[in-house]
Amino acid sequence: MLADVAAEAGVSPTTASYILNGRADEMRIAPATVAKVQAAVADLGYRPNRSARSLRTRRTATVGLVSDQIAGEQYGSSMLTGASLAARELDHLVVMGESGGDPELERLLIEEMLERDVDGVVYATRTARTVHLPQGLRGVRSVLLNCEDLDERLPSVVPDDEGGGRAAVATLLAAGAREVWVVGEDPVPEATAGPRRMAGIRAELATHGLDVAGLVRCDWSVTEGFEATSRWLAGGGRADGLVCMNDRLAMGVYQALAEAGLRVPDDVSVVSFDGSALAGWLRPALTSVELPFTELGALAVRRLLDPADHGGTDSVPMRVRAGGSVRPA
Amino acid sequence: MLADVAAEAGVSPTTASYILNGRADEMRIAPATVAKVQAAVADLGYRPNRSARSLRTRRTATVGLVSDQIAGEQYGSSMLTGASLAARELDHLVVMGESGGDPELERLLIEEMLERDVDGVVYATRTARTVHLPQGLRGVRSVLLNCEDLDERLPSVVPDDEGGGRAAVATLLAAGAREVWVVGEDPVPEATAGPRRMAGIRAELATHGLDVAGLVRCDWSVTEGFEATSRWLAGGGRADGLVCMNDRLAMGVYQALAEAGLRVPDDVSVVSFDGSALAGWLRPALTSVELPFTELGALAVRRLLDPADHGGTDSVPMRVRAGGSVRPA
DNA sequence: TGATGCGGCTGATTCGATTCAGCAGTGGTA
DNA sequence: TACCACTGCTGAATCGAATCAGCCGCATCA
Repeated sequence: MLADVAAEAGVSPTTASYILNGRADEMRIAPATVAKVQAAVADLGYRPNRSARSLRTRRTATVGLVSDQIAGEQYGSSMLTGASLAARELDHLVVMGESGGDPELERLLIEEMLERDVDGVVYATRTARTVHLPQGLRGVRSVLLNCEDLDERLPSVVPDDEGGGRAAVATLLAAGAREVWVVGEDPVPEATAGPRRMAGIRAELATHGLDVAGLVRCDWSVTEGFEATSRWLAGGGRADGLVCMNDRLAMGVYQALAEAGLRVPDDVSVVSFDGSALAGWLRPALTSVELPFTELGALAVRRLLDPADHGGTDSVPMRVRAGGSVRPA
Repeated sequence: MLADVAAEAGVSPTTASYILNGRADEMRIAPATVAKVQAAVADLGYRPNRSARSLRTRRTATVGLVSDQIAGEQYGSSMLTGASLAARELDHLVVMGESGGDPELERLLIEEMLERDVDGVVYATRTARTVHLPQGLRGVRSVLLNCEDLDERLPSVVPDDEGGGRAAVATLLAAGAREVWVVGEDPVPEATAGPRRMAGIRAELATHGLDVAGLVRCDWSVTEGFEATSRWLAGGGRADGLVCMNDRLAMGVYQALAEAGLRVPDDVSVVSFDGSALAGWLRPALTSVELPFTELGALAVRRLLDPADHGGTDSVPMRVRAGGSVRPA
């Protein structure tokens, strides 16, 4: 207890409190007194009671993180890692909840977090998309992670998918590809990754006077990638560069290419998005534009706890992680 | 505030408190009074202040979860999912921290959680292993998740790797395999998964009068699996059944078999451990003995919050997730 | 008729910090 | 010598619930 520390140091709890809160100068506490209190703290191994403090200050040194999916494709969890580390650096802890996409559970989780007076809430989605801020978070300090609310001007942190699209194409063009096909589309209307990557892809091709040579439609799964690509190849499809919308899809593409007797990268160069572990497991390793999930998570927490935050969207750059799937020029 | 509710209902805060804590019967509050208070609660949208409650009760309806790694190979995050869901069912939230294996950070995280009066701590590791309970958790209510402390008799929750090993072999034997090789070993002395699976594998083979035909040594990564298996095949290695110690490794094995012109499952049946998403992505889909991470996480939290928990280790069964990598008998 | 018991409720204290308002003592100034 | 300013510290209230120890009125019983 603070009272014990004060007694041990021979001062009042008030004085001890000021010293422990770094207000010694402001309150002109004598250096000797500060030293006495600090000695008492060390001596007694004093740890403040956070509940008591929170009761007065309404702050808990705790941030909430609600997500639709944390596990699954190993993405969400990297955001958590980043959030956890950034929170620690700022002397906070992360209270997390996974809604599984259930709005009712999401509501409950948010309510529970607010009851516990979290200092703010990070609202995250597994896939980049637009959302509407849940009712329960209106008026609550919050940051959107991997998603955006286009109506409000809420602080949000997303990957720079358009820049990623440009980088993917730049990699192919630098390797001499000229016939660039895109594999995958985004069937979810709210999803932002697909359209933005597409815009970047087109923009970069345009700087070389090119356009997308063609689009293989399929959703972002291994099996769909395999089947759609197989059909495309069977129909005489050909390209010297393929941009796959994510790594899983690219795995299916690899399988289809292999069955058709085409070699990566000798016959066709492949780049993809995600930069997941899977990219490194394929043979040859897949060159992939990395989703910076750890940074996204960390940045979201930093912005949440930054009183001077300006609001608006931060787009975090996506870097190319080179594998062996692009033929050297 | 509770006082507002009491005022609105025309009773004392004491009475309101008893009612809200389900002690109306015990305190023989008249049903009419109970109704008045409940109406006031609904009317005012009253939510208790958890900090105030915690200050008195020393309980926070919050559990800590410290892990060495949460992200990464998508395993840890499933434990989190299970923990989060189980916590919600018991009206708790999860405060999580990832130490990255750094003992100092781990110490800090535990300290911060204890300062915040978590009702207990789940101590988790990404890979199944033996550990020593951190100093900071001595005397603290805690449950080990995916690890065990062999010295103490602490409550811990782990997968039944030995049963998993038996199940893996049973699957191969049922398909007629007789020459069963095992790929992978565990280079980490504290790791428990490898030896236990091995014991199960041997035990199941023994019931058929068989033993492991041979062991391909390598650690549990795609590239190592590929290289070690390639060498083994090049040296004339042959088997009708392969047990791979995990799915990543099995992916490397697939690659090596493909390069050697061997077909799964026609030439060789393959089973593996993990039951990860990756298993489903391979062609043919990999038959894999599933690590029940979600259940492990949920069970750990339930035991943590069960005052009647008996201590000791719970081994959660591992089920075979059938793919197409075992040739039908 | 007084003691006893019980149903139904409440006053006052407590948890452990933060913080406002203010109080001694000292030295300087008019 | 009265006034003031400043240094260095403290008393007491406060945050919002939980809970112990009763209190009042009425029915029951010897």
